[in-house]
Amino acid sequence: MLEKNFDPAAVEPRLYKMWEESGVFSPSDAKDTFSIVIPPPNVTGSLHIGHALNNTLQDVLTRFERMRGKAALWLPGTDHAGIATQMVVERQLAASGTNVGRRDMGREAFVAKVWEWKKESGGTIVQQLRRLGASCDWSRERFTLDDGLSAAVRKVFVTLHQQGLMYRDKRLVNWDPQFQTAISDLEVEQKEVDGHYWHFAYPLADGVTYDFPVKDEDGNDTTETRDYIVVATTRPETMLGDSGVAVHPDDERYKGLIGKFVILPITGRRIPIVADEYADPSKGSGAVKITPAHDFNDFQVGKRHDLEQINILDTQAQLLAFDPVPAEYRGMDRFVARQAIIARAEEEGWLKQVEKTKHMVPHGDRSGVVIEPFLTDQWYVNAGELAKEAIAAVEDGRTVFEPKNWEKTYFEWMRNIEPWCVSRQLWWGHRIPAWYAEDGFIFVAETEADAHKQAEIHYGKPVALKQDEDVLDTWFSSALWPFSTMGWPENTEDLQRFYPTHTLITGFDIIFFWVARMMMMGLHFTGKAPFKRVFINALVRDDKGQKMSKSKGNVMDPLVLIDEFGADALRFTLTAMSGQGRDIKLAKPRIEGYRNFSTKLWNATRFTQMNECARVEGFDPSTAKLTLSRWIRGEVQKTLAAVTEALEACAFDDAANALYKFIWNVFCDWYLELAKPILNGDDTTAKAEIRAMTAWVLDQAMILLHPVMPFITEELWEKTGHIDMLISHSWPKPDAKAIDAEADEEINWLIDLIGEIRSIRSEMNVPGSARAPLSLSGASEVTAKRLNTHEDLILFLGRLSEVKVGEAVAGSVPFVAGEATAHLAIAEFIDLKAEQARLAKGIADFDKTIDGVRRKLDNPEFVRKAPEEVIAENRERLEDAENGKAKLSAALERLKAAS
RNA sequence: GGACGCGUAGCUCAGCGGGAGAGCAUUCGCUUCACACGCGAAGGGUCGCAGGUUCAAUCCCUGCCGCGUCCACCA
Repeated sequence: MLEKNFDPAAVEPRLYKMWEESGVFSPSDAKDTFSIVIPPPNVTGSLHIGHALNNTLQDVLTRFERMRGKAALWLPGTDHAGIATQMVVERQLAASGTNVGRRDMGREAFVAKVWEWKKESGGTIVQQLRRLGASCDWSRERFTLDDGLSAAVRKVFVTLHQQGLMYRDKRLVNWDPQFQTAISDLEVEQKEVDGHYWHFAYPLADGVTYDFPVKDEDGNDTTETRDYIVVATTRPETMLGDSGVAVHPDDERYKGLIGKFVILPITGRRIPIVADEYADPSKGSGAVKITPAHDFNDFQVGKRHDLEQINILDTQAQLLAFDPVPAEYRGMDRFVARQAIIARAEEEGWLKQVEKTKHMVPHGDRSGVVIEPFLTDQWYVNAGELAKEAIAAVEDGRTVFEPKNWEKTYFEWMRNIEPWCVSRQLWWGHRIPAWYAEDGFIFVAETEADAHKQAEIHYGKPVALKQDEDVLDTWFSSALWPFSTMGWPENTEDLQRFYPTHTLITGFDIIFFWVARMMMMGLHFTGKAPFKRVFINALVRDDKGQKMSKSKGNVMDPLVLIDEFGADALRFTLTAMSGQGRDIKLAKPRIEGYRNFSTKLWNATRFTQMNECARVEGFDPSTAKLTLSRWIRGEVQKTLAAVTEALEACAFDDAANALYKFIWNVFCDWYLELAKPILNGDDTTAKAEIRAMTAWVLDQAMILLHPVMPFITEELWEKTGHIDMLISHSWPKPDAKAIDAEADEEINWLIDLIGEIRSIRSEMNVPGSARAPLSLSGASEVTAKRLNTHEDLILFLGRLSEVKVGEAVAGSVPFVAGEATAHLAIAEFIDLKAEQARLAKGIADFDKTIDGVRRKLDNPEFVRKAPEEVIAENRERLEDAENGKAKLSAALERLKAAS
């Protein structure tokens, strides 16, 4: 006999171990395959609620397809997470108090240290995934920096280089002064901050003056003669790198100044005034300073007018310690320099105005510091070229997004894609396979030996080569994940069987970072889109809709929730709330509710045990005779169809809700209740059938629930005497014939009748112990027969003393039961006034329906244009309502006559 | 500035052309022999606002209001 409650903590580890050791997580050798690659969590990570959602959904699908007999592969692994991991280890070094930093250690020692850290602490998240129940094939676990994946990275890099799609270029990049590395556009976050426009007057060179339109004291238009031009800036310190001033070619105010020069304050540099459409006459003074080396727009303007690119910053965003930075600012931090220059401008009188403003400033997503546009040599991927096929694959449906709206986001970004800067000035990552000769010539090769060979051919003799110091963007190796993890570039069996993968489940926040790039690389290197379907899962927020974050203190730790409610309850909650296209507001009571659901299933099983509902080997539910059996078999079939269809379509919430309703509201609330009189009765044939049937239904429930709640179902499966493992049990075959319309109608009639009886008892405050007789007048033959067949059930569930066909007796309460009128004889509990009110309300309700439906049917347009079945349905409704009203009205008349 | 999404019962959400639904919360009643993490019953909604299409609109279209997210940009 089962305990009263399920104790998840006691069984979860044991069951997981059993599954893992049995080898069921590895795909079978079935021909039909189903594969998913995990979005590799950062090796530094620990399981957060977003992971819990994402991996629950992957596991639900994997378990579902595995049970459907496919060779199901869920391939797990972790990402080396360049900056994040390097940060963790650097922080650890700093905290160690040895005062030995990364640079003191040197590259080799530091990287060794990171590997050491990875070995000790890097496995956290994969253990946590096990607690969630994730049925990943751990024997295939990969790491983005392991040998195979590193080889794939080199191969891709070299191939792209040969194809001219990977190149080195000097352009402005987003520079993170804290990590002292370039980062990609995607790693930049625009944040609104309070700032200022400082208006500076740059004096014109060569004694040039012009008339500038102004208002006089009375507000009239006039002009003043100026020997300077005003520019506005949010970044005064960059003026040291100015190499021009731009005005709009059509701006009348400055037309005469085009081609003239200004003398840049402080440096005294003579720089030209150029005409460029970039200058917006409506903004600021209409004239803009141009700093090509420190602003993306200015860089373009500078190129158009051949302006000098003057870099004034070092890699930490301090002003350079040498020319062209004037002596007094050398080595100064950029923000300190800003204040110093403002102070000087004020002092020297060329600060004309200070305007407060809010503006967007780029920040590094990891470091949080202000990003500096910085002129450096970096490696770039020609993403525009690779994007073409990736766009086409989604356009023609080789890959579909679910929900489909996300395709728009994908297209939007792909169609405006910029070259992808893939080099990073870090140490933890895939070192760029490029070697430099002394004269700067570059040899790109998969191995150092190859590079030397190339160099020897090039120079006609061996030369010294130096490998590129940089590593690749973490997302570069992630982009290869679906095929590199399967052994590419070798043509492995896994690659043949499981690539392309079937479904990718991930968050919308990495559509650009990851999904788009996997599409590009997958198509380019394998010729196939890496997945047939991309399911974008929701974002988990707190119960108030706030994004969870440590700083807000509103994070819900999935491991704590698992401890409290069990992994199944958390999984069911996340699945049930995974409606498409909506964020999830996660609240504890909801998880608690689904924990209660698992307890309900547990106790239903307990009940079947107490009633000796043992499985009968070879029992065929289609041979069951009782209406109740035939009905529940149909309900199982409906649930099977609903769950199967929902899971195929990634409609996870529909699947969960269908299961919940079936198990609780159908199986427990009605089937088991209706079965009780039979189980307690003395009809041994019926009892035997119901016992076998109940065991069968329970099995079906456990099978269907297993993908979402694997632990409790596996445990109950074992406790109910199965010797196989549920995880590898087969999914039932749908069979539409299992739905028995006649049984359906009969049981629904029964449910309605009992519902009415209960409702009236409750309304009339009839104590539970009171047994009353029930009679049905106007009953059809069918109804009379049903009444007879189910007498025991009606007596038991309605708490009645007698059920029969007959006329109303004095002191009875009537209600409508199909074509018949039921009379519940509870004279001693009837409050005449209340009863009159009840009947009046019932009549009013019918009237409302009658009015509404009649209005429709009286409308000739409706009768002419509405579909036949809608008209028929309304006619039926009208008839029912009129019959119902007649019954209650008669009862009301009788009541009035009697009183 | 561009794009996407959301406003339905107190809360969280489902429904998305023909009778307003669920869970939680609330109220009432239950030592009913699986389960109080339970059982039974009840109350509660002008389906954001305004137009339009339609025989029919919570559902489709347009506009507005409110909330959220992403992208781009603002010297």
